[in-house]
Amino acid sequence: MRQNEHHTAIAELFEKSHGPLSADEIRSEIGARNISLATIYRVLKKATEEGDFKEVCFSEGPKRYEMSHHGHHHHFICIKCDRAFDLEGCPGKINSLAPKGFEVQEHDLLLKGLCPDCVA
Amino acid sequence: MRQNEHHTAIAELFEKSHGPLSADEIRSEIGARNISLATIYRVLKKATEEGDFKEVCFSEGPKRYEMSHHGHHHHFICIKCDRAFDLEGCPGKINSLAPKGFEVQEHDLLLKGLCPDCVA
DNA sequence: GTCGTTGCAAAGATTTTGCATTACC
DNA sequence: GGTAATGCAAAATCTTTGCAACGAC
Repeated sequence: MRQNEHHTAIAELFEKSHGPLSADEIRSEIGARNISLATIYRVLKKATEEGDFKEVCFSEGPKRYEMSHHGHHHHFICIKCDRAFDLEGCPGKINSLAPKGFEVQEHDLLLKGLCPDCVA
Repeated sequence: MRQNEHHTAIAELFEKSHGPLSADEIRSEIGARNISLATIYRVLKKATEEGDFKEVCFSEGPKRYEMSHHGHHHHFICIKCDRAFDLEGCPGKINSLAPKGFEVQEHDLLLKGLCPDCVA
């Protein structure tokens, strides 16, 4: 499979996903025998540099990736099952929290708690 | 030095700091010859479990730690010098971003950009 | 045949852990 | 002396990279 096809396959995973995925989750979904982690990281890195994918990092565990064209949004991570979910919306005025002298370029917001499956 | 004293020394570093510090930054401040990284991690882990310190993670680089009793606040990370800074305040209503079914327990907010030193 | 792509294995970076040694009381 | 703490080095986890082999065109 060529890089383009990996890129496409991963993008399709993202479209179906409730939230960002880690390299290992991607490997599981694609099928461990069909692709190596090294290749996944290479595709992710390239696509991230090109602006197609976006890196998301949470306190625990590995980095996750998602499509970058999904508009501004934030994430929820379940402290029990460790899955990440997309959230919609964003309270404005966040960037104004920085004192004078700081030049804010972007912000990340992460909610933590229990997802519906784990609350039950 | 006993664990209590390491704990105290690290707490004093945090008090003087503009923001959370990584294990390596702590080691540099304390003096590399006076403590090993393993010990720092052990002290940090213990204090975090006991609720005295708090772990903060950013997309890039290692985890940082800070005092947990400093009240609710968020962070700014400089994309150039990679230092982390404390911010005051918090736009309310953040937890309401989660859809029904999610049980939010906490949230993190991170601003990224250039710190005053790097803007100049 | 050439050039990009891949897998494997090794290397890196960060954090944790096993174990023998040292320090405290 | 006994218990707790330490340093070192090895292991663990996640990610990147070197290199030789492979595939596409």
